[in-house]
Amino acid sequence: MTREATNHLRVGELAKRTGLTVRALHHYDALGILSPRRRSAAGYRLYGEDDVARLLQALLLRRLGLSLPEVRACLDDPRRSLPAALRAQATRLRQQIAHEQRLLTRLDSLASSFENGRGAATDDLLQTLEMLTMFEKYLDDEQRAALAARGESLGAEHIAAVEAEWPRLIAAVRSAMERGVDPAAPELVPLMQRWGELVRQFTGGDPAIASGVRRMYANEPAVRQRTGLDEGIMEYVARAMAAGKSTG
Amino acid sequence: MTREATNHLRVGELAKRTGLTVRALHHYDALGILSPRRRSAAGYRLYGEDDVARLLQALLLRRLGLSLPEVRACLDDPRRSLPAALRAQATRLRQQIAHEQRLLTRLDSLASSFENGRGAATDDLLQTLEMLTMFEKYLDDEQRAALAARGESLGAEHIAAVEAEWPRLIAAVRSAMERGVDPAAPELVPLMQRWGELVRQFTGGDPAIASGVRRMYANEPAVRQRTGLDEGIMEYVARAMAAGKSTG
DNA sequence: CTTGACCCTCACGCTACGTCAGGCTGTACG
DNA sequence: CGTACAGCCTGACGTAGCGTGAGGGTCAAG
Repeated sequence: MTREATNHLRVGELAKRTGLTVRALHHYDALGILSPRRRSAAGYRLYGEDDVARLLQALLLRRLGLSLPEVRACLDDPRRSLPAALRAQATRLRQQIAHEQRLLTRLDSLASSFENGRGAATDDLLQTLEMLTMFEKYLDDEQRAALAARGESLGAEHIAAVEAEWPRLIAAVRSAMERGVDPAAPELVPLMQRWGELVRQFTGGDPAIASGVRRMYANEPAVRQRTGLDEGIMEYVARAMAAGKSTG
Repeated sequence: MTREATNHLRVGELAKRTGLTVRALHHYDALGILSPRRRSAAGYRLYGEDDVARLLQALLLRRLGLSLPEVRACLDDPRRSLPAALRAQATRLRQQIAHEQRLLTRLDSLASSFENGRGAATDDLLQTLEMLTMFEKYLDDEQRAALAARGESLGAEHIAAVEAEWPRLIAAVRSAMERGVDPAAPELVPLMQRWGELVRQFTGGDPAIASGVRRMYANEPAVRQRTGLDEGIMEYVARAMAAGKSTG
């Protein structure tokens, strides 16, 4: 018959009853959250009833999302720390939820754009993702929805064909520019017609979308680099278009 | 004039342009997320244009909340990892938001109960918090709201008086029980009347609340211990009540 | 006296870097 | 040519909340 067994619990026992691990209790001890009142002669932790009560309160606070130092402060001086800690936790949670909410909407919108054909058409998924993120920056929800709808109505293979045509078209224009061809030269007319057609097909004739895309090209060197559209070509095309219009 | 400067960036430069720290870039290098193609003779990291492009993609993925190993997997093999990673991240976010949402409602409801007088009345804020959490478990929102409303209508000092009276009442009953007084004895009648009155005052006469509280006392030893109401007393009171009713 | 279950105290591992420490490198200035 | 200073390198420890051993006592039962 041991003399000190009566109503004291050893760590394993307490762990089982609270669903914690022995290690966690050790940790709480180290942090001063719950240091058992007594130790056995051999150094075993012996938890009394008040220790158990304190632990239950600690678990309650932890379930509310407080950090262990906060839990400790609340246990040691509830009147001073508890209300502040709860308020702080509430505002933290509100901010984090708001942030994660925004993230989630982004993810969902990206995922749906991804599945709606535009993603499947492009070879490099990451480039597609980058483009989608750019679109998020320069176009609003409605405009992106319109783009997605047009993409779906055109069909995946049509999009693939257009995406394959762009580099050839750009290369042809670049070649003309580098050969010193006058932007107003008649040989550029069919190229510019096709160019305008592709742009109209992409934007659906929406001037807001067209302007957003132009701003994107103006502000994002990465996009220009990826498509091979540098400022020289942009200006050359602009002049050729103007010439075509004024003579057309 | 150094020969290798042209379009390669050193870490500090790249850090400035991306808003990252040098340490972060070192870290990405160590994790294989971005190891610069080249090193200078002295071992300096030299980042080329494709390195920069990869870094931008990595930052995009990280802003979406992916872990660095996930980012690496997506960069290394987008077709296989990217869709899965995005889906996983979306579900993770959804779960976490749901969890935090629940936590926040709990915190808010606790805070409001706290301010509505019941908290200010009790000395030990943590015990109050524990009781409130218990109530969450055994009473629904509506019932707790009813409790809070009654608390407000009664006023803080009335509540304080009642909370001071309970231990005395319990002590008196316990004393009678320990003296072996018959539960049906007339000396218990005024005690039981007062007991019933306090209970009615607390529950507002709502039988659902009364039953919830009874279940709480039945299932939560911690609550019984705190109030000094063990099962013996509960049964003694029940019998005294029954005797009082049948003879009254 | 041994076995097995329990306990003890280090101490390293995890995320995504921050923050030194100690030591080269590159360049500008005197 | 020496030196000062900015910039780079590679470790290595710290963060929150424990998990997961390692190595070694303790206790009741056989």
